[in-house]
Amino acid sequence: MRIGELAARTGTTTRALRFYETQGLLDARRASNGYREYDEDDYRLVSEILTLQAVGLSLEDTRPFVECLRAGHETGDSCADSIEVYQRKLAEVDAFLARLNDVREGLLAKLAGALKTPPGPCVVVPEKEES
Amino acid sequence: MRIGELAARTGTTTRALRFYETQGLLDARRASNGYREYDEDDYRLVSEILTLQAVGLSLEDTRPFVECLRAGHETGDSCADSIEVYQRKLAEVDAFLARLNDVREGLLAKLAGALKTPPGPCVVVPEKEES
DNA sequence: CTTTGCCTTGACGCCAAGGGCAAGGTTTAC
DNA sequence: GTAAACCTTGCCCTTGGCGTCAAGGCAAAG
Repeated sequence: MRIGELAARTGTTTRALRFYETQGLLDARRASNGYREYDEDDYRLVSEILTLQAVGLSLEDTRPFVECLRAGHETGDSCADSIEVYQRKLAEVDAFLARLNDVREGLLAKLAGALKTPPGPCVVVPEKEES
Repeated sequence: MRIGELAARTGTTTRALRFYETQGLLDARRASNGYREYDEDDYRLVSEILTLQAVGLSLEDTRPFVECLRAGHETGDSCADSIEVYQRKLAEVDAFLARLNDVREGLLAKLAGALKTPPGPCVVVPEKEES
């Protein structure tokens, strides 16, 4: 199939597919007229990339999965490198969650503190006469 | 004090301070030689900006706080606009937390699935001889 | 007098993940 | 035969928050 169909089937854009190619994640045979030609393996590969992105991985993080698929494995996460990415990303997410919870606490505290001393609304910038 | 000292005292860079100025968050008197001159109010203002950023606010989000300080309030969050920002940001953070938890679930599920069928490490790309 | 070291403005670079457009070649359908 | 719909490459644009020069002006110390 050609790039437009692949894009439609995977639910992405031709632009994204060409971008993946420049990143070395995807690679296409060329027809005699120069058009890219894809097969079902490519379809699975792109699907994997999109699924992983939806789960929160960066494009770069999907690389091990792609290589795993290229190596002939059924799924992209049948390889040690991919598992490592899962674990690393999970750790990152956990760290981010912790940090975000701190932020939340901080915001709550600041909000509470601010609400204790509300001298009323702040009628600011009256001298903003930009006539 | 001049820009270098303010940067040092607040723990940021001169570049950041000038950037804040272009964003209209900070504004400096000029000495006769053109050097920016800051006072303790500016120090507090920059400190507020940095604290808020550390709590997860974008620069743009700090604007109401800055204007609140400029209006003569003791703290940047004594104004209604600032409170609103707190609340909006809190909602954003909560939404982000929810989304991140989903991501975490997705990752855990994928990791679990992948660990159930581990055919061993993936010995790929042996032709990578970069001698 | 010269060397540092601070200061000025301006302009481009960076990161991710593509979007958008131009200018042209191809193929398909009417 | 020609217009619509597809494909190609290439280049600049986006968002945030600055970093990194570049080229030059001032200031205090030796």
